[in-house]
Amino acid sequence: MVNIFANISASSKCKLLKILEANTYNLKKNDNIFPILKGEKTIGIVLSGLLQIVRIDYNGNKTLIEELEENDIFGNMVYPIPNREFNYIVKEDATIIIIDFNEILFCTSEKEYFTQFLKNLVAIIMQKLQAKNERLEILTKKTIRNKLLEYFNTMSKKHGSRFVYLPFNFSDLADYLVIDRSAMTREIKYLKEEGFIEVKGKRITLLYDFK
Amino acid sequence: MVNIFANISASSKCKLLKILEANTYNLKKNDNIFPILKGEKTIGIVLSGLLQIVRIDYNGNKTLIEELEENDIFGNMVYPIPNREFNYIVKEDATIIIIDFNEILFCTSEKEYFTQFLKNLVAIIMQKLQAKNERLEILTKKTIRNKLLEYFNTMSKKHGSRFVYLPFNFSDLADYLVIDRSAMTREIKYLKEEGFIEVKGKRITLLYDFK
DNA sequence: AATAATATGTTGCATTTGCAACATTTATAA
DNA sequence: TTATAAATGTTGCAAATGCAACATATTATT
Repeated sequence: MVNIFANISASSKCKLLKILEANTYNLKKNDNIFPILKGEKTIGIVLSGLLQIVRIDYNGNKTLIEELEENDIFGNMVYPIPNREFNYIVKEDATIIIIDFNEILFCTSEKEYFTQFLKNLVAIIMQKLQAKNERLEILTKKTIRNKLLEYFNTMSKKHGSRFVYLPFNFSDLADYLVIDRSAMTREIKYLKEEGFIEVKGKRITLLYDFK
Repeated sequence: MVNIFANISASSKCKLLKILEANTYNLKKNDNIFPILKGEKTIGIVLSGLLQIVRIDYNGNKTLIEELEENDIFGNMVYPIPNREFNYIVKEDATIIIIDFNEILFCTSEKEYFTQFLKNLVAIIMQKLQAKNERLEILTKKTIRNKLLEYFNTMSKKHGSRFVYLPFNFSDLADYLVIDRSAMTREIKYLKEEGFIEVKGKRITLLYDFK
């Protein structure tokens, strides 16, 4: 993933953060960062560490919305209307910066490092957009089988191989596809029986023509 | 929606398009723009007119993925891996520009209009990202009822009113929510009977506490 | 105004899926 | 190693949903 400060020198980075009135925060594991995200138009950038965005519904059930790693961006511009349902959890000590989005849009600096920052930002958001599109593409499939196959196809195309290595366990995969875990296991069994796939731990082999 | 050329003068716009080696295309209704989108990293910007992105599955069923209006962006960076399933349809005579994405990322111009272009681009992509997130938020709801309520809530919060005006007909709403139309009608009937909503044409009134 | 086309409403029924409950396996910690 | 927790596999059953077929209403076209 692109670094938000790629091709920006350390000294320029300092100036940039000052211009944009960016606030840097060092977060300890289990901190709650919600209070930091005041305005509706703030974006956060993860410089290091690991955060999670989770939703806790009225039943108290947690759902992992997304994991935020180094260089990820987040905030109310990136996630919908702020409400109590969303929580940001610090999983590993992290450093983040918070910027008022309007500071970016209305910044009149013509310094090279500001332009570079914008280009980096564009690249990062584009990547995020693509990831969202992939997930949407999957979720617009109606059956469990089609969701699974769409997921496998995407992964397989991405790496240009008929071997798909799951980046998470089957429980989390079910969450990602928004389907019941046991129903998913059942469908995977059928796919195996019908000779579509082969499963060995987290490695799935596509036996059909996946191109 | 933000105009990609907002705060850029006509003459600067010309120079900008030259610098980025942008190609302008005037499209007639029913043109197929697929051949224009050669590279994997090109983005298109709709200057005027109306396009549709549709998927045609192996059964020949069309699904509307998105409508692209003035100032919308599209392209393989914005939509997943290019494959035969996607089609771009020109619904109304349109003017679009196509830019190689790398021309943007590696452009070294420090002109004010280039910086402004980047800022506009950031704003547009952010908006798109938010729209995607909203849809994802809806599609991660498991039942028809919850999808509907999530949709109504989002719309209602967006306009700060308990009245929701559907931007499309019920058929298309069902498509958007990825549910069967008749099943949706049934659920809406239940919601009416249980006193959650009131429906009058395309105006839906939320009778519960939607805050 | 008459006709055609499209959108909406309704219902029975088959299928899919979620849910719950439990067995078994694998990973983690004491 | 043993104990404990977490992940995975299995199954019956109820509930939700899609599908098909049709009726009615609304909108567009001639």
